[in-house]
This record gives sequence, structure tokens and C-alpha cells, in this order.
Amino acid sequence: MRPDLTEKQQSVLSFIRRYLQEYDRPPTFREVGQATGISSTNGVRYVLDGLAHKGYLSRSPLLSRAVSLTEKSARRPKGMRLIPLIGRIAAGSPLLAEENLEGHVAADQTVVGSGDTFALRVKGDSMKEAGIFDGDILFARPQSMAQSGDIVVAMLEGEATVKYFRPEKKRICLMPANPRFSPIIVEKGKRDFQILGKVIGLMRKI
Amino acid sequence: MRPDLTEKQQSVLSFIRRYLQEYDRPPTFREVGQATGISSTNGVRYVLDGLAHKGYLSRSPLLSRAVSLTEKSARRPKGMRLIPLIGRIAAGSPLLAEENLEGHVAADQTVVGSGDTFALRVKGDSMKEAGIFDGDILFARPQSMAQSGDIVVAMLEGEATVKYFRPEKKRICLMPANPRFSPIIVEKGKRDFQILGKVIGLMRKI
DNA sequence: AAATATACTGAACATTCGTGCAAAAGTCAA
DNA sequence: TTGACTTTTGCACGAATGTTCAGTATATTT
Repeated sequence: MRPDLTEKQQSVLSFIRRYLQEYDRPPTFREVGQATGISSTNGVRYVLDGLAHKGYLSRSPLLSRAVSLTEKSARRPKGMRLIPLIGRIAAGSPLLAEENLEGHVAADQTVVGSGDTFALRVKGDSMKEAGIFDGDILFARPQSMAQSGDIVVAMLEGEATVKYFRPEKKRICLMPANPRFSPIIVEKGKRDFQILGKVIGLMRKI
Repeated sequence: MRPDLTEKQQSVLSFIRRYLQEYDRPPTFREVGQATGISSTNGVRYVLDGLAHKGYLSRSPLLSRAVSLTEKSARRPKGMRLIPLIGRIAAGSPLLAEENLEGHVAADQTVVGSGDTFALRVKGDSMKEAGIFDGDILFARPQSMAQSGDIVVAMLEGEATVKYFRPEKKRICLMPANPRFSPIIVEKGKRDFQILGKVIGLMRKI
């Protein structure tokens, strides 16, 4: 599969990947040695330098745990994207501002496409009948306009909400998908209202 | 944004995140101190222990660079996985057999976890009220048993179906989540019936 | 067969790094 | 102000970690 790597290099590289996955930090020489049956730290150094030379990882001398995978070996299959997950949305601040960011979630490109995307966690059941449940993670395209019928993420008086978008002549209706909730009516240009984006997908852990 | 953190803790946490993002490894005490204006390693230790105590990160004593973000503060996805997408399920053949495979979909590990997982596309609206719509991609854990209340993928006379699993004394009820559909009753050991897996998550393009 | 390259071992060695006090400085309530 | 906390400094210590160098065994080349 990696025909240009020796067996030892293979196993070291694979150990580093597993270790990174598990601990979120690179292993020490001794840990690598113990896991791959190299009894001398210098043996590890030898293999690591070999891998570095072949471009599979990079090292910073004199620093502990300073091996990192390169593009070549960090497998991030294409078709996957990392989408920023927005936490609480601070009113006024730009959507993707540092303080709004809660983390990242991986998503398949068939779901989120290739345009700008952000993710947020759903609170409440107001869109239940649209198949959007409490706790779901929504993917949305940032935009300040929307078409009637779109499911939008909107900012209303400092609160983010997800609803069907139904503009009328003089006002905008934000329709829930749950009979136990009432539509929210916004007089155009009246209340502190803003569309943040249009929902394009979701993901749920059951 | 994190009201229970002091300013110092905030800035240290944020530095650790930036550092992780950039170098793929945690910083040392001295690096943290230098970046956040704490001139003693022991000062850093103090702040770090405070953060650890509040649950924002965890430390392993005696190890270098052994701070890691917890769920609470993590910034990068635990990981992404490629899940095999099952197309038509040929009766009799093993689930993951080559001829059943339609491709792969990317999924966030927070949704699919780390165990064996397969994916399949939903056909029909019989689980609509469980928030599972036509066209959704389901993630499921392969298993031949299930507990009452689980949503299962089951093979019934050569057809795969997704339903709530409700075993009774002498028979098994497969309950839809849509009043327009009727429960499917399977006499135990009678019809050609098999559980393929338990649904653990889903993903939808809107 | 001798020379060379590869893939290590083993044992110091030198930094880097986390730990452990003791003490100072800052904070806040009584 | 006093006293009780909290937060930070400073420094020495020892454990953890990468580096260096001298060898060894094995295979490959010449």
C-alpha cells in the first residue's frame, strides 16, 4: 500500500497515527520504541529520520514529542470537510468570530457541498415535524436572504432560532414545524432581526 | 462566554487551543507561560490545575506536553471516519460483501463512535415521526440482537426495513413511526427474518 | 573476500520539562 | 487593618526526553 516504506517504518507510522488519535499528542521516542519493538531510542530516531526524509512526517530537533504527520500521511480522505460548530451566538459579533466557535464537526461533502458552511446544535423541538430534533447538529449556508419555504437560522433579539421562512407583504412569519409552537411574526424592519443562514443538512446521534 | 473561568484561565485555554491547532501537539508549561505572561512554570501549573479541576482539560503527571482538552473544551473533532454505504442488500450474502457496497460516506466520530458501523439510505416515510425521512442516510451498528425500543435495520423476506423493535412473547412487532403504516408482525422463527443492526445516527441533505 | 550500506543496540550525556517548596503580592471580607 | 484566600514568583531538583557516539549484526555490492 505504501510501497516505499519498510515494514518497520510502516509500523512506526501506524503507531504514531494510533497514538495521536488516542491521546491528541505525539508519542515520545521511548513510547514508539516500546510499541514497535525497538529497544534503543536511537533506533527510533533512525526510523523517524527515515520517515521524515521520505516526507511522511516532520520533526523539530530538541523538542519533546515534536513529530507531526505531513499532508502525505495524515489521511483526510477527500469528501470530508470540517465544519465550524457555532456555540452561543453573541449578538453583534460576526457569526464565525472566535468567541462563537465551539469546535469542528466532520461532514460528508455530499451533505454540505463545497460552499461556506457552519454548524450549530439544535435546542428545542419546535421543528420536530420537519425531522429536526433537539440535539441535532444542523449544517447551514451563511446568507442574509432566503426564499419562502427555506428553513433558516435567524437571529431574533439576541437569540438564534431555526424556523421555516415565510415572508409576507409587510411582515415575516417564522413558522415552526410543531403544532405546540406559535409562529413568530416580525414586522419588516421593526424588531432586531437578521437571517444568519439557510439550513442545508443535519446530522444526529441517536 | 465561559463565565466560570478567570481571565487568565481563558487566555491559557485559548492559547492551548491555538497551539494545538497549529502544531498538533500540546505546549509545554514554559511555552504557555511565555505566551500568556506567566513568568513561573509553577504559575502555569497553578492555572492548568485550575482548568483541570473545572473540567476543561486533563493532565497526566510527570509526562511532557500531557495536557489535553476535554469534551467540554475540545476544538477538533475526535475524528472522522469513512463508513461503508450499503446499497441493495442481496439476500443471503454477508452484509458488508463487496456486491452490497455502494461507496463510503464520511461521518464524525461523535456521531458514529468507534465501533463497527455501516450506513444505508432510507426508503420511504414509515419512520417519519422518529425524524427519519426518505433519503436520509442512517448509521447502524451491525448486530443480530436488539433491545425493545431500539430502531433496527431488519431483513424481512429479502427486503431491508427500518422500524422500532418490539419483541413480545411469541412474536416480534416491527413498529413504524407513522400512523399511515401498520406494524409488521413476525412470528418468532417463522418468517425469513433477521436483524442486521441497530440505528445509531443519521445524516440528511435538505 | 572486502567494502559498503542498512538497521539497529547500549550507554552516556545534555536539555527540556514537570514538581515541590517557600515566599511575595494581590484580593476580598470582616 | 487584619486575616484568610487566591494568584504568582523564583529557584532548585529530579524525572522525562532527545542527542551523540561507539559498536554489532546482516545483507548487498564490488
